[in-house]
Amino acid sequence: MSEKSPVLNAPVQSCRISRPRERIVATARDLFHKFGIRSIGVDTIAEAAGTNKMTLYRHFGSKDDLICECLQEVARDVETMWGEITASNPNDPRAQLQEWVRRSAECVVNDGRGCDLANAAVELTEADHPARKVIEGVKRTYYIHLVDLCRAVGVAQPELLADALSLLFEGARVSRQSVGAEGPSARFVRMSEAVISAFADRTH
Amino acid sequence: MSEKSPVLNAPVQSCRISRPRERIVATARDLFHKFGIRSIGVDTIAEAAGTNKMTLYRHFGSKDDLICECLQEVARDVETMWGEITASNPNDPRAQLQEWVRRSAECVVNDGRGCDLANAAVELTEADHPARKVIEGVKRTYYIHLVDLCRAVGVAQPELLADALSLLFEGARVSRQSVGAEGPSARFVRMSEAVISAFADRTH
DNA sequence: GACCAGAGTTACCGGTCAGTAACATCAACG
DNA sequence: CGTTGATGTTACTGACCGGTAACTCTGGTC
Repeated sequence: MSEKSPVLNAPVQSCRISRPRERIVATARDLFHKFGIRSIGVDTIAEAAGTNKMTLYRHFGSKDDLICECLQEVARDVETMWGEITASNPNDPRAQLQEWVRRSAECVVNDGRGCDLANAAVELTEADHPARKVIEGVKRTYYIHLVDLCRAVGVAQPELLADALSLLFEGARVSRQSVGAEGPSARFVRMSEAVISAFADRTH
Repeated sequence: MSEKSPVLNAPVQSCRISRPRERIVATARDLFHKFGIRSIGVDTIAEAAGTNKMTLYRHFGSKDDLICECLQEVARDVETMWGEITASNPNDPRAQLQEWVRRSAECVVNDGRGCDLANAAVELTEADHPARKVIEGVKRTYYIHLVDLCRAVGVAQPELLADALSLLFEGARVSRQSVGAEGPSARFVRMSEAVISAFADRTH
């Protein structure tokens, strides 16, 4: 079960690999994603992360803290993705938007559960839950990224296109979760491209 | 607190009003909707319904049973809504589709929490949970209704339009829940109409 | 070797939750 | 009046869950 760094104990030791804290967050993200936040107890997380509850509580003041940390890591991943999209086709916003569609579709098909942030918003109904600020913040910056990209493409109504695309994406993820993979979410790419070209036609 | 039928105890008595069972389902639907399924215990439901846990368990074998009953009532409401849409503008599918957009937008604006079925799918992650069949069934018939309506309107690709509209709607509800009322969901009507006219333009 | 911070172990607390048992009440109906 | 069926009441079980206390262990540093 336990990895005791079987080889190479001499020089790499200074850079500690797989610290409990990182394993806890990674495990929590995985379990929260698969089974929901409220279904998973801290004991389960700690055990699955190969550690124990006390260590978990030494790093995170509460389960809510851990939840927020997980969502913030999601936020970082999202930011990384936008960087990769920009870097994928420099100075070609149209291709970048296609790359966004491709990645989003990949996300819809490969992942039966929806967006972690949206799911958290469903599960954490307390109006003052600390996670709500994180969720709102990430979704907001995500939308700004998408608007910027649509504007760079040069459509007449970049905000409206970004609205439509983000709702299509959000809807596809939640639809796949309710109806299954053969439902409307299966045509996400075609719909997105149809909407994009519809908006593009109106400008040129 | 308790209503003891203060007046009119003579003739209406035979038709029992507000039976515990109905109050339980109505209360459960309300509380599940507002606070989520997992946050609400059976005790809370029973008390809020003006009854007690034992009576609840005499009518429903388990909490999961009650959940399914609630979702099935949602299904009945949805079916009623489709009937009303059809009756609202007989023989005018285009107006019926606009009525659908209007009602859906109303739903998005007035209701901070999303669709009960989609939310239930998020919360109940067990693959074999009895509620999942209900959810899938309702969403499927809903989609069929929408496809039929789009076909009646006479667009070239009714399935794709129905896909797009249902995803926009689904996305709007979940987006409003995560980002708030000022996010992309605020432009749901404009987006829907834009998509509808884009699909309609391609046919004529 | 002394020290110390991080991590593991065990046990516990208080609360909540789904579900049940046993008994009391009450209204309708014959 | 007596029966019956639905409901109310109270108390309970067993499991789980978030969080804490106290102690031990270990690996690195000076």
